Amino acid sequence: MDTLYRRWLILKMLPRHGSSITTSQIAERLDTEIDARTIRSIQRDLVELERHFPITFVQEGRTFHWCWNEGWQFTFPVMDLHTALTFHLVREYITSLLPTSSVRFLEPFFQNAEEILAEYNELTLAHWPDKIRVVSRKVKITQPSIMKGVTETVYNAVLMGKQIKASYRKKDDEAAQEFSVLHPLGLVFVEGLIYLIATEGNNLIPLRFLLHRIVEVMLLEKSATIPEGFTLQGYIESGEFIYPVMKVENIRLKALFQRKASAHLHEIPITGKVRLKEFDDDRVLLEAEVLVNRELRCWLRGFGAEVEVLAPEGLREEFKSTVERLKIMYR
Amino acid sequence: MDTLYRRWLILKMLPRHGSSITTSQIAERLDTEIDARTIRSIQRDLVELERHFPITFVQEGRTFHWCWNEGWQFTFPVMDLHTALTFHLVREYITSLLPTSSVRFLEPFFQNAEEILAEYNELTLAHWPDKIRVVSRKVKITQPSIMKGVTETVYNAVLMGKQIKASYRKKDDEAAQEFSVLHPLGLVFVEGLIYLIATEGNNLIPLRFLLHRIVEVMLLEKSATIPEGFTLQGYIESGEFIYPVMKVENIRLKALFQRKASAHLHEIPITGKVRLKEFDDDRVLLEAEVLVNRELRCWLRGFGAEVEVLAPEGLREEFKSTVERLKIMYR
DNA sequence: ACTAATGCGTCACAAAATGACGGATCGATG
DNA sequence: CATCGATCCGTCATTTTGTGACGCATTAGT
Repeated sequence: MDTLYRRWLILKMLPRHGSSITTSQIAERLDTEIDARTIRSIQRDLVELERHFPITFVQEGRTFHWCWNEGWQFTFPVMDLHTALTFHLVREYITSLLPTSSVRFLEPFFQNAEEILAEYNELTLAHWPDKIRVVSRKVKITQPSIMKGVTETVYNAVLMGKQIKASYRKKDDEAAQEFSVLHPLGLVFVEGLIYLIATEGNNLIPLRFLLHRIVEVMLLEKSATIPEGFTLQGYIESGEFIYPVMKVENIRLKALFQRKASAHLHEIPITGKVRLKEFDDDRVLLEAEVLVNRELRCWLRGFGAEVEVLAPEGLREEFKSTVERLKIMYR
Repeated sequence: MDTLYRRWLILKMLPRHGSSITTSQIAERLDTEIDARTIRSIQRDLVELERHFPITFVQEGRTFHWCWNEGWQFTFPVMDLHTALTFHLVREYITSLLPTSSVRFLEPFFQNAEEILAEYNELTLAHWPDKIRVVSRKVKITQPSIMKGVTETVYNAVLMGKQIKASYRKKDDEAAQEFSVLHPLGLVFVEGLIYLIATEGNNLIPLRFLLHRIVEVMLLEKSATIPEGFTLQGYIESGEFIYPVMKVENIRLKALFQRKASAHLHEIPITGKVRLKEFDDDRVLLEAEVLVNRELRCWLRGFGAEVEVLAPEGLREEFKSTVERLKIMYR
């Protein structure tokens, strides 16, 4: 029985397509586990495993480099219908939120899920794709594409704390600019965009780089230096970021909605504490503790004339003046 | 070597905690695969497998019911750092988009990912949680919670095409109403809400039920009847749904943005075909082929006075009249 | 009380895994 | 170009493991 377990461990050690492991590396790592056999046995194991599992090797000189076939993904326990369905839904949502280069890592899981759903479909003739739909409220956006290899390198640099060298296009139509030493500080994900926060050379001011504008990137040997006292959270909150969090304190929002608009409020509270009061004139008063930020403004403005902001006074004034400017604009 | 493969197949057959399989069922299903042994062997296999794998059995009389332990999830190949990181990001995004009862199915995967990330953290002291952040533009929403078991039952009913019996609260504060025969037609996911579309009794008009308002639900034996010609896609598009898709045809949108607002346009095109033209007066003209729907309106209105809609004429008129109404409102 | 289904212990035999050894191949080195 | 080390592969005797058959024990259902 040791044999089965050892082979299981070997399967666990095999990396996915792209990386690889040699027989002697397996032997070495197996020694640290409870279990050990001759290298010969491991060679035999791999040949045997190849018969039943989607694994292959690449021969380099005299050495074999083993890995899983591309795109394969087993899960134990095997995905049941609900899990597969959830993966299907996640895929629908996530492709517009995360860049393709990230979603790619989940592709095998999605494939796996689709297979299970397809199999179920065949078995029962239920044809579920006709029965389940995701409706998105958002304007469909298409993802800017990130150069191959950039995501991996930048991820690695951030995670391992290494310096990088990169060429970066500040605007889509501009020529790329060379940054020979960047110290990565962190990554920020905003609606399908990835920002790399980094300092350049000895300059301590953090800069922002969009990953899809990075033309080329190279991992350097040297470790990155993080400016004293820097935290990513602090940086985001400091308002340096694209959507500055203006004030962190809560305000007491009062807004009057048309009843037809208020359907959404009933169903999606803004935060935990929300009070709704209905009036006879088909309007609904919302009271809530919220953060005033760009998102809130966008959300409220999105209702157009279906909402009237009553309080706080400052926000009402802001909306008033926006209307004034709009009035002039559309005159 | 057949042994390892057979045991692998057995592991594949074991369902996750909640369901279960007996020794004889395994033997039966194993017969359909290429491989067959005595039941005695399978009994021995399971005992052996139990030594190394997180599986257990529940004894019921003389029969053993086997399944995987709760919460366990293996993946082959084992998740690498990038995949684990992607799962981490997906979790951050998805919990506000899908109801908890659905996300629960992915929990083991997320756990798995977190473990790998934690392990990596320990190994390298990189402390990645300080280096990667997801910033959401949206107003934070809290999920309405769905009663335990409701999701599963409704999913099953939809997928297997079975009738259900349910009690439903039309409004949060109202008493529940009994629906003794519902024919499920489909599920629609909208921003963290799940709608069940179903007909009641012999009535052919589809009704909408919010899953989190379903107090109790029971699967019935009888098959559901789907009204002739009904398709979920058609139903959604017909405008019967919460956000009617007003017109399906594309229009040619022209809008003038303030430069500071236009930063977002540069980065997130609305659809494939987008043209941007910059002017000297710090304004940017956007031209694009888009669908006019509620989402587009919300999105445009969200920019407040930072955008002027130029074309099509109809949309411009609409914005004009909205401004008129706002003007009166804030007077 | 009987029967069928299921699990378990044991034993002899069959099948496999193992370690040791030597030969073959290939890249690196000087 | 000879040499060395690393690696893989074939083979064989030995050890370990897996297997089927059989009988007994236990339990649910009739």
